[in-house]
Amino acid sequence: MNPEENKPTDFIREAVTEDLKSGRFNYVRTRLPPEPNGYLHIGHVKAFMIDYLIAKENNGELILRFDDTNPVKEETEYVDAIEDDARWLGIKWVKVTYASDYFDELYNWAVKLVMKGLAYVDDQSPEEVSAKRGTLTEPGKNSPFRDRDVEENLDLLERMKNGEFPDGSRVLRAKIDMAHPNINMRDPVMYRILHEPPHHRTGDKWKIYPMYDWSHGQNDSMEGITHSLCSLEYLNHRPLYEWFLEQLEVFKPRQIEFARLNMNYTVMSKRKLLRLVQEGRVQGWDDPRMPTLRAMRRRGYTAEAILDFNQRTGVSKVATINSGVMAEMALLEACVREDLNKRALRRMAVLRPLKVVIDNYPEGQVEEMDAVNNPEDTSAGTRKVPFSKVLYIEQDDFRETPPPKYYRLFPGNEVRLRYAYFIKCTHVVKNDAGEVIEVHATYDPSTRGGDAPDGRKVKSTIHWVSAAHAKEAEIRMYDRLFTKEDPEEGEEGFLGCLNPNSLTVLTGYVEPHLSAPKAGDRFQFERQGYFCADLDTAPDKPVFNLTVTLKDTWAKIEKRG
RNA sequence: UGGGGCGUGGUGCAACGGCAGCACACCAGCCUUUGGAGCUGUGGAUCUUGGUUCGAGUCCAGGCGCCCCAGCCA
Repeated sequence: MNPEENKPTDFIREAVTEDLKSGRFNYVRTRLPPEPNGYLHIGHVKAFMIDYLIAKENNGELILRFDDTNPVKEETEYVDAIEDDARWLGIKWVKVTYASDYFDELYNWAVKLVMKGLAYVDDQSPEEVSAKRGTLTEPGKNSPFRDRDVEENLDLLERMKNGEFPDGSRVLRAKIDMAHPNINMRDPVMYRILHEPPHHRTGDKWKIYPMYDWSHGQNDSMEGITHSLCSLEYLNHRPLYEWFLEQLEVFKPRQIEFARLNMNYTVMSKRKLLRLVQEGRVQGWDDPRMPTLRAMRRRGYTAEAILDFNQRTGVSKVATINSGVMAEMALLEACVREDLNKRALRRMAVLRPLKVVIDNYPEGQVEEMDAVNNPEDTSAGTRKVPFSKVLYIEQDDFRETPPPKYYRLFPGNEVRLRYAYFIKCTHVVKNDAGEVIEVHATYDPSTRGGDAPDGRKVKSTIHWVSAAHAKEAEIRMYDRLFTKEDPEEGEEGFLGCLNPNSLTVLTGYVEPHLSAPKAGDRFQFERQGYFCADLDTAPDKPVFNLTVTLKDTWAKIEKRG
């Protein structure tokens, strides 16, 4: 295939190409501007990859710049985690910077605007500022302090910086237009006073901190960023972004906005994710049910699958919800399945065990059966799996009275035990409650390996483990965190539709080759799904996380009835 | 409501005035020592009304719908 034809194109890439062609810029430099106030989630991947790939495709550079303008919310802990997650995705940057690196220079730029008569110190209270901003339909009112002279503004700004005034007593505002139809242009705040807490990098040096709008574009300019790519909610801020750079008479990057990525059955807002953690609804930021990269990693997702998902969801300006699109979890799952299908070793594990006794199999005999490690990859080779008289099979693979189209094990039916023998169910043993606790069967010695010399066929192949050789394992089954496609919608809020069954902990039996996994090892448990050894796995107790189930055609048939 | 953005199958993206296509999902079938994987096929979309044009998803005008903005958050 011609790689040229395959190259992804979208309105941003077209604009960048056009800017290079027209000479607006003669190089490409993008920036990744995470705020270190939470962990990265699947929605961030889109912005990260757009910034990274567009720089890369144009032989340009990417700068990782932490947007740390608000010490109240930001912590170093998050900086390290964000870098780690971004590296895991394969993103490379030329350097790491911080908005706080530019606090001095930015302050000088503010002084410049004050001297041009384009910024002023406002002594109004936050409430007054808010009240006079106007509404969507009514213009705002000028502050009584709007026309202070330059000298007074300079003096006051200097004293704000020196910490002479309490929090909230004054702000520096750009002098634009209180009647502007775009509310962002109604004399936006540039600096606010904040004595506490100390900034994670600058400590207590600063008593004033810049607002996003005052910091971001100016930092872009200082770093020579050509394309400042951001999500759709900043569209309304672009006039302000451009106004500052215009008045400052400095290098002007181009801001381009795109739709954010939301996903059904989960939430992306950092505030909401933080609540899930703080209220103990999940066990932490890396709880495998979370949409954070750390959680998905722990759950067994590969970076390749996530990148593939990102590529398949594309780039656009469509905003149907929350300034973006709502992608389907099903697509993400299809991406991991596709990736793991090619690379995961197959193993047999019984999640909900049911004992099977093969009455005509010699007591004490053990055979080593040859099993294929990965039918999609012959280089993965084969392994030996022990077989004996007493086995465990999946409870789901036996029915005393089978429903229509069920062709697994039931009294009188013959099935194949994968890589072993045909067995036929003869009778069952029940407990006092009437539950089947033991299934009895006979095997056909001539079917060793799984084929009958007489050519007879069985409709079903089921997996098993030898009871005497099995290892007990903890298996954590995950389901979607929320029961509604859009948990944010509706009266009761996102906490009102948490899925009570999002985690089910099982004690199952796994084959010997699964008895000592390393955390992070991924396998396909045959006929069930992809699993990943958890961080909690220990030498004496393997722990596995369900990454994603296999497609389950039978479950679909049964559900339909 | 003022301003801005956006409307293509269920979802996400293509089609750059010339036969509306791809992926996932869905449905049917084939195959199968994973009811996995793979393969084949079916159904289903241009918000609406007018206009321009030989020809409109694409251009123009009106309408409708959805998203974003009234933090000293980013």
